[in-house]
Amino acid sequence: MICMICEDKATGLHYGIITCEGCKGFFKRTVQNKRVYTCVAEGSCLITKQQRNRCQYCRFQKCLRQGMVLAAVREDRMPGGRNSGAVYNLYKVKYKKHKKINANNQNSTNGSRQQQQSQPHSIQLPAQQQQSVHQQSPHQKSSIEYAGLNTTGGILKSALTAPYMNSNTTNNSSIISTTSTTSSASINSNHHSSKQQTTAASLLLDTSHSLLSSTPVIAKVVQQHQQQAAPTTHEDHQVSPIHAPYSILLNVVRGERENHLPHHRTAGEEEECLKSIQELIKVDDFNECANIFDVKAVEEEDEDGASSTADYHNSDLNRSSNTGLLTQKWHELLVLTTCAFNVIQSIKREEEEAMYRSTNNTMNSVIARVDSEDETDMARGEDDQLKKEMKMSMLQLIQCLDRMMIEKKTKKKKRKRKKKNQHHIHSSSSIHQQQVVMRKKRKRKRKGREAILLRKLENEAGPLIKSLCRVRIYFKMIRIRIEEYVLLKIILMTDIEPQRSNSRNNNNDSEEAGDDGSEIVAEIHEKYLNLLRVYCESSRREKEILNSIVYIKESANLLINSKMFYVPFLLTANI
Amino acid sequence: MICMICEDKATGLHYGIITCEGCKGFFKRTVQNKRVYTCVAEGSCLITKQQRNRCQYCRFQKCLRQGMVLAAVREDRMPGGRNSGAVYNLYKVKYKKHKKINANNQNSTNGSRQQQQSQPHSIQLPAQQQQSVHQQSPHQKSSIEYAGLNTTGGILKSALTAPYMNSNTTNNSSIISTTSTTSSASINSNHHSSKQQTTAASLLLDTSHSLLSSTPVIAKVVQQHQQQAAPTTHEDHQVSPIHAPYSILLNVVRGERENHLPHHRTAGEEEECLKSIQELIKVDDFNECANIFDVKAVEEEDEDGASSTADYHNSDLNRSSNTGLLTQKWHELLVLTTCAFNVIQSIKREEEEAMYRSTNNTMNSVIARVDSEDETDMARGEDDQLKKEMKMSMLQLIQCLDRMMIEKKTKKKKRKRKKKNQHHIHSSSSIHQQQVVMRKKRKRKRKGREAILLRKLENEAGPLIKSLCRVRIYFKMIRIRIEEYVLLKIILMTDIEPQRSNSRNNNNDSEEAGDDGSEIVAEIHEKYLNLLRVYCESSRREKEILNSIVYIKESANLLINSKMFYVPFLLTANI
DNA sequence: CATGGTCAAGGATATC
DNA sequence: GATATCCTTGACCATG
Repeated sequence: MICMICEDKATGLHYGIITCEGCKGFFKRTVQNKRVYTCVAEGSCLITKQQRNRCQYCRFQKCLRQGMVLAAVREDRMPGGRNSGAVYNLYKVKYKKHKKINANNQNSTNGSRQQQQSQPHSIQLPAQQQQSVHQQSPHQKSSIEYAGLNTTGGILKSALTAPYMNSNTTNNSSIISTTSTTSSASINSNHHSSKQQTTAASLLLDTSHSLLSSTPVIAKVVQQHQQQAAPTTHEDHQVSPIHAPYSILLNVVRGERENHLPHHRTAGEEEECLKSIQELIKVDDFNECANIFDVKAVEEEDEDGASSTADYHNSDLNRSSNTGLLTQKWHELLVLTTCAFNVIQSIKREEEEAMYRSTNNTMNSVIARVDSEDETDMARGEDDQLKKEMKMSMLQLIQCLDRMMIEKKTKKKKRKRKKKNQHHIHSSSSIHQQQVVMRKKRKRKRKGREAILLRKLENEAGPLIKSLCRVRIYFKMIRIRIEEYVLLKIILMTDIEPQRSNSRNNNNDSEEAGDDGSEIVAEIHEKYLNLLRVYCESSRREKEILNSIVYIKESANLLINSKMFYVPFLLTANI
Repeated sequence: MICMICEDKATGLHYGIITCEGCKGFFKRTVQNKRVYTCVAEGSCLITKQQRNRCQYCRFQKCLRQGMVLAAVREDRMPGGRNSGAVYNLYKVKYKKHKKINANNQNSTNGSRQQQQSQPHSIQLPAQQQQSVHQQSPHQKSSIEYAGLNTTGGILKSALTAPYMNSNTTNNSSIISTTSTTSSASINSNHHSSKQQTTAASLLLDTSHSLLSSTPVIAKVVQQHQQQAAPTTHEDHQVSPIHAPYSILLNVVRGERENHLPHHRTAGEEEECLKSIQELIKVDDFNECANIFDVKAVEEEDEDGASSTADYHNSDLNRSSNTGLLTQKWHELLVLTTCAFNVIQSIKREEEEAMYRSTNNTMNSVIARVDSEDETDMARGEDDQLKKEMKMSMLQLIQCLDRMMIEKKTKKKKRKRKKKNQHHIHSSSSIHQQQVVMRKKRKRKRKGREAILLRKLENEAGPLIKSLCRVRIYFKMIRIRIEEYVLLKIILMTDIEPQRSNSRNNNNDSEEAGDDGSEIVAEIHEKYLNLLRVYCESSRREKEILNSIVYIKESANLLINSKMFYVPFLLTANI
């Protein structure tokens, strides 16, 4: 094992990466004592075993760049124990990654150089860059990601492994093209040294503008980071311009890290947590779901492409041929948002009704009943509940489609059909054909028509609806709260893996590979995982919440393949 | 649940008490690696969650003091499985204890302080001492002990609860006076910090000199400890003089613990066990009982008070007015030794006879018959057997007394009477009056005299003899072996409870209270309980052996009150 | 569910 | 004073 910082003999995983004791201690001291370093040179000093003590600034920079996790340095200084939850699993994945690399490179230590030779466009890099390439070569990366995905058991696996798993064969340009179609994206044409560095962070910023109802939440998160960065930046005297943006974001995360201890909660901390969540809820346009996803919005989707964000970005994503590196995530968030909206609304209604019609008696019994439900109960009554939910959902869907057709029959028939064809160009028997069938049979008896449509729906979209219903049932079962939902949204959103290793077609920009700020996203991810933990209080509840990610991802995958992105909208629609 | 060591969040029962994961691991490592710690302060460091890693010595001390069971750390390192037998029952008691304390302190967390206020002689102690008082306050202690005694069903209850239960109202000074009368006791006048610390250990050492036939066994045990301590002590660089003796004993106990596994026996281990037992038997002057307790010895008791250990220590103990906290134990050991001697001798004779007059046939049948007997059989035929045994015992006693009188009538009449008066100054109708009666009637017909003496004996010493006979019958029934006897002896001897909480009259020395080495005795106790378990192989047998303690204690209590300490001797005497 | 094991945290301390 | 080695620690996990 070789230290990822200085190539000294490594002693294991430390703060997220394989390092030696020296770099481990250096990182610990730096973070514990909040040390701030400066580079007397250009901030690109070579870090080797011999030279590692020459420049603290560059050593720490390399620590961060290689992925050492600030949050892993404990605020309470309590020794022992294991990192719980996300951080720990993340470590595991990285460790597997490392072991896999070792296994692959068992025979030849010059593997990286051999690969370099096979890349005619690459130039000779300095030592640490070579190492960087060595550790993140494209082929290794993908195989490792899958290995981690397949072998790492546990609830969090889908939250911690690559969300872009079905886009490994595509290249970076598609992301860039996707983000560049959005309003705020203009980073790509900037100066050489900083553009790749900020790619991932920009990605987050960009997607926060392009992603549906999650937009305000994510934007707020990033905004908070930037606001908090400003006052703390003055502490960094003489930060070189080259590293300024990077340092700001890093400082931010570091500063925010102080708000929550990984282990033991204090009253003040809980208050802070609740405050943060309330702020997120405030900025989350959750209630706008009803309006945005209303049937009326769907009706008007052809009239004004730009005004409907949903359709706008849909078509945007569709233009990038559904293989773009954020499509999956978008669908995931879509599933989460619609399902959670539906469930939280119904829970709210239910509680209001209970409140209205009775005293505490029934209320308590309802809560007690629901609280007593858990996974085992779910497994028992799952089938019945799922069937019931599916039938209800499909009926609702049919009603919704029906109503849509009735109201639209007089106007924009052709445009709509054309649009639908554009969307579902590859599906042999798509929903819009169902709609045709539906319209054909509209004058028959209502009962018979519904039954037929039900069968058709079940045949074509059965798995998808089933999966979506499963998400909804799960949310209902665990009685997800809006606070949990907003946290989950950010956790799901920031649940990404660095993509720099996929840059097979990269040109000279690959010099800066491994420095795209994806650590920041990962740290935000961890931060909100922590917030969730603090909010949940019990680890059981936390796991319940995070468990939903499995169902969400499953649904999102089906949704992507079935190309029926509007189904969730319709399921949420106010009919 | 709060950790009983550091008040951190507890995760359950660990090694006998409710602890956190940290203290659990600390205890495990300490025992597994045979670590020896020293305190740089006075050995009274406060152990809290924040400070628990500051002083390993005091942390481990608190672990032992709070009742963590060394034997629960498995030598074979086999994980999993449930604790069975004695250790498990011990847990139960301690768990009840804990729950009881919680129940008692439910209303006020300041219960200990309130109790302190009710003790006019107590001085204000530092925080950690207050805590110590809190956890071991006299009232709680006694009620808890009794609660454990009353509620914990099972055979081991008397072996696991306070052997000094009828001495809770006395104070420490009586123990000290008892031990200080023995030859080796000069600890009491030593320097301030170590005297209380070593009290219990010294007690063991002292009593090993003062206690009858158990002397060699106990002495050997302690000696073994010291011998084993010597070679290992050099590893403890810079053990402070204050803690040296303590450390030695701890090393010893810990070192010896290696010989036996609590759960899974190996052939080698059993061999080790047998070896240890054989060594104990070798040093136990069991066969000397016959000589020491011989009539001749009794005859000569007035001639040389110092040469007869039995009488010497008897008078010694009697001088401490029978309330001394080792009197009970002494009587217990007396009952055990004499009864076991009697039974084992008779069994030996019986077996030799059986061996002599027959082949394997009868031998096996005898053994089979005896083995099939258990508690239920005892209950059934108890009365008949007991009556028979009592009559035989009393006849023997009379014969013995008779013979004594005959052989002594010509010499030392006065001295003997004087001595007896000195011993039994408070008894209105003592045995020596019987002896007078006996002598008066010696010239009458043998039959008639015996009958009268029998009635007299039954009236005055009936309950005692009955109880002693019960012990003997029990030992006969379970066919106690000498191996089991020597183990039982040590178990009974070391079956003590820390007495510091009773020190209501303590002066400033109470600062050192809670560090008197009684843990060491408890550890030896557990160690030999383990040895017994290993030897017995079946838990049924183990329970049979330990069950005898109930009868022994009952007899000892009667013996103490009747002041007929020599009755057991005479019952064992070779007539 | 109470054992033992794991292994990345923090701490102590000789070394630079 | 910073560094780096070695050791202790403890939350989590596997086990029976």
